[in-house]
Amino acid sequence: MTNCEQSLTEKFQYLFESELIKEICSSGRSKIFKADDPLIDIGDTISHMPIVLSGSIKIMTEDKEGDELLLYYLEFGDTCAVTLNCCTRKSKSTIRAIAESETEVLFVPVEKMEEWMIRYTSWRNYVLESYNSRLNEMLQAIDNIVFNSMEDRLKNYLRDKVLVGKSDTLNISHYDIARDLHSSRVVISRLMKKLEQQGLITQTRNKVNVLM
Amino acid sequence: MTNCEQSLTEKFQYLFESELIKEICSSGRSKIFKADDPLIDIGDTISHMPIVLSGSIKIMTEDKEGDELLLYYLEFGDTCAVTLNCCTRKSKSTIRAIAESETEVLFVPVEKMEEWMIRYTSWRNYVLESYNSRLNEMLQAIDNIVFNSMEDRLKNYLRDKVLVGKSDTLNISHYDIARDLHSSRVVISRLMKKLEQQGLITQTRNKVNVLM
DNA sequence: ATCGATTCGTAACTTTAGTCACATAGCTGT
DNA sequence: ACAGCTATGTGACTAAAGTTACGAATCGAT
Repeated sequence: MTNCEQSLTEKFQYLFESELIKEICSSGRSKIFKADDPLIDIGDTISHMPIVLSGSIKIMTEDKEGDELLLYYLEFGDTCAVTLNCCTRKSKSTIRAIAESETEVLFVPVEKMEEWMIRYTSWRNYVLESYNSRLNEMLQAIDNIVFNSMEDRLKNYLRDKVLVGKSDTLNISHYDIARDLHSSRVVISRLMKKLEQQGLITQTRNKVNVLM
Repeated sequence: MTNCEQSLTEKFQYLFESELIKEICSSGRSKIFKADDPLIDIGDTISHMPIVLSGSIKIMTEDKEGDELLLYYLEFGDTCAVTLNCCTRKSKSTIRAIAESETEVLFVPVEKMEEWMIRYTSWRNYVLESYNSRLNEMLQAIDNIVFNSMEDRLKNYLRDKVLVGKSDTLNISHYDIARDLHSSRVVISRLMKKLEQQGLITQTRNKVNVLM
């Protein structure tokens, strides 16, 4: 059993037929990205569908002025629905994908993806389920932005990052946070001080310890 | 040829096989909603997939306090992706759907939808394409909220509403607008006055004429 | 025509977030 | 140790949006 098959089996054994797992591995090419490596940029055309084998990826949007916003993370077993349809329609990416940590990604050619849609119910469900997850994550992102204050958004951001990074200690600067939340460094510094005083975090230069 | 078949043929003749169109019509039940009639509420479970035959539907999200936000509209030929997956997963709706104008909707049972996914490539593409449209609309909504001022959001809102309603005259109050944009009536009144002074709109009680 | 309800206009104020400016602190390489 | 860079802290200010309050306009029903 190859490495790829082991990874996929671990995640999908109750979901995919072993035959499908074999097919995915044999037709996909795996690639490793270091933290902060770009996977996909806005405007890119994509011919392969990515499946995350390890690590995590952050998905961002951007406006004309280059201002950014973090949308959501992809983790083990996830695939990017936006990308996914860019494949089938040969349209351009409307989002940017960046490795959050060291990340292994399996790239599957579009043709295969469509072939499996017909042959494997499990694959079809996986694709639909992925779309749905992404839609719900987008919806959560909207709710979070519209209904919450920057302070609450910051708290949610820190908590999310702890979950994705699997560590209470984040190696990150106030400036980085500001960019992900589309805010300014000063605002974040102010709020971070407040969280610190409330005992929800401790922080030193480039390091945040999340206690909530 | 039935009414339903005529509607669907008009929209999908180059997309769906006539056989598929017949199937859709024979297994779907059509229903007419008046303006402001609710189709789906948050928490509802759904067993049928809706396809808009005429009119338009607005899709909204809501937080725990009951504050709302307009996400996007569904028009002729569209289907609701969020709803769509609620069907297959038997999960609960995370959004609310309300008829924007008098609207005819065709409801197709989930089983059929899944059956067609296997048998018709055109149907599969339609479903994937729908997901993609909705994802992009969500993304646009996020960008609009995060990167634009309330004044710009208001302008975009009015323009969208003109497009969907196919009329430059909107029968709507400032309070209604405020709820769709998750703002307050006073803020909207202020901005509407400003747009009026800029010659972008004219307005009287419950009526807005969009000139931009 | 009058009453009541809804809608809209506006002033005054508060709150939140963003900006500017500058000081301080910590890290890195020499 | 020192210079230079990056990161953080903070005060003062501005801008945008939300809130409160109240008056005026409009409409519909009786």
